[in-house]
Amino acid sequence: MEQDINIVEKGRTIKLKKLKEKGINPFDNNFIKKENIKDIIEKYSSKDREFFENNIITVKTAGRIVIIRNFGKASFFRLRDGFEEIQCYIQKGVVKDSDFELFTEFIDAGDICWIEGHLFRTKTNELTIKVERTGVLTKSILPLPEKWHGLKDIEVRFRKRYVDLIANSEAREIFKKRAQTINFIRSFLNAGEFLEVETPIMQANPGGATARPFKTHHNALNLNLYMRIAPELFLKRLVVGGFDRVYEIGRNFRNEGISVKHNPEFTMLEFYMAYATYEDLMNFVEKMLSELAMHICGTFQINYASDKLDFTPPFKRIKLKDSLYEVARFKPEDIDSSLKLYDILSARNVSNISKNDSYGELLTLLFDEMVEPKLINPTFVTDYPVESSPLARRNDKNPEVVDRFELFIAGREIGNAFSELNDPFDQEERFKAQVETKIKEGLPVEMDDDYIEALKQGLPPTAGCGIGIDRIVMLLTNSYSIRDVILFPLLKPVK
RNA sequence: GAGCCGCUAGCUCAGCUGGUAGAGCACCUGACUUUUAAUCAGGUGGUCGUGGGUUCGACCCCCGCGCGGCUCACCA
Repeated sequence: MEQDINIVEKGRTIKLKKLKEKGINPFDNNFIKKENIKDIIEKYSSKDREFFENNIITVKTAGRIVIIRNFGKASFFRLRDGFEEIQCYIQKGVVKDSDFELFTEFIDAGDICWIEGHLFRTKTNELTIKVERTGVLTKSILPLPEKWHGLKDIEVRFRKRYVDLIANSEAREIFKKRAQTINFIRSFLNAGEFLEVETPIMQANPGGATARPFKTHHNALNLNLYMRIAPELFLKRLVVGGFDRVYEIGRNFRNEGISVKHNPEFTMLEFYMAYATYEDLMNFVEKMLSELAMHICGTFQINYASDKLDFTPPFKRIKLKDSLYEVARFKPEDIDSSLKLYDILSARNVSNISKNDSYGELLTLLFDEMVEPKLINPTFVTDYPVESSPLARRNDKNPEVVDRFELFIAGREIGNAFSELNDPFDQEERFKAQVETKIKEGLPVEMDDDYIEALKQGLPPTAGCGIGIDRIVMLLTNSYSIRDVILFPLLKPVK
């Protein structure tokens, strides 16, 4: 067993033992009243050398030692707490001999220590703590990754995210921005008088989207349940109940393929606004996302891969069919029949098409194929064919299309919104059709009779929107893969 | 699910047409009291993802398996 562990681990285990023998607890759990490094830097980063020569500023703090530069009778090291680091300097003669010995003989890079000392500026003018007292709080047994290259191995970064976060500041920044993004959105919605709610994740009848669900089971009730694929149907029940503006930021689960853009569990924002239309939501989303970009990145111009994304409002708005003319350069007469669409799609080897597909379905497929990848700047696409939108309200003037938009950025779908269908009889018809196709595909579905009943109770005119939080964070952090913005993406267990 | 690529020291990576495994960092020993990837000298550390095969000989060639990445498919 001992042969398996590396030499660093061996050495540190010995130090651990010796510390215990000396009566020093290497996992000291006593309360340490510490100042945060962030606060120290905020308070004193503007003070110059003379200030510290004339004022003795004593600070006590703690954190992980991330690097040590040893000079025999003195050492520099960097202490990190959260997102901030400060340089420290320990010198023989300044600290007690026992503290100096503790530091040089027993403390390693990676250990968590407390220090007390006073601030000064080095000859390169760096704000530094001259240590007067120190102690170990947590002995780290495993070595840190390489100090210059960090941890690169993608698999290890995902499996041992804690090491990734210690080693890679970019990773820390991504998840900080993720938290700030969610915070901003929450504040934005709260300021708009939205009520944050939580709806069931385990559902007996998963609805609101068309993906395959994960199965689970409740033992005591002997009840098969599914992990939700969307919160939509519950949120609208709440609008029926009088919560005119509700939102939920939460996890959805879809039992589908994994890709650079798909993780089996992912975070969605869904919000519903009564007495509003999808057009109102376009304005609302435009304001939210442009302000979000400014808040997180300090600019409307976001670099993403080789693209520049311009979040300056207003965002481009285009009807689905017009985008085929304008973006994909089709002439109206080229795409005016199902047959022509079918021929174009099959010539491009688009699979899963059938001659029985409706004009609207084929139009949407052609859009996915020819237009979506080209929508780089934020673009709202409207006037979706009714076939592709079972929960959306038909347009009053043109019943072929629904009152819906999708938002595309960087060639991918970021948001989906529509004026909600609130006619219970129309909804029932569409559910029936949906159930039939799902059963054909072998998917677990039942009519959601209670949802129909809710609509019979009366859903006010309402518009709702879903936005993929992970995908937004990808854009704002220039992350290529969704796994870079999910702390613990799903991986197969190692055997 | 298919194709391609990767897996070598704790970390980052070399390793040629097959000849028996290397560097830098980390670690250990020594020197060094203002460094910034500190520096200098010496040293420890490997079941080369895994199981088979070919061969006098395999990190290298062949087959299976595992995990990961990318592309496609599935899927919003």
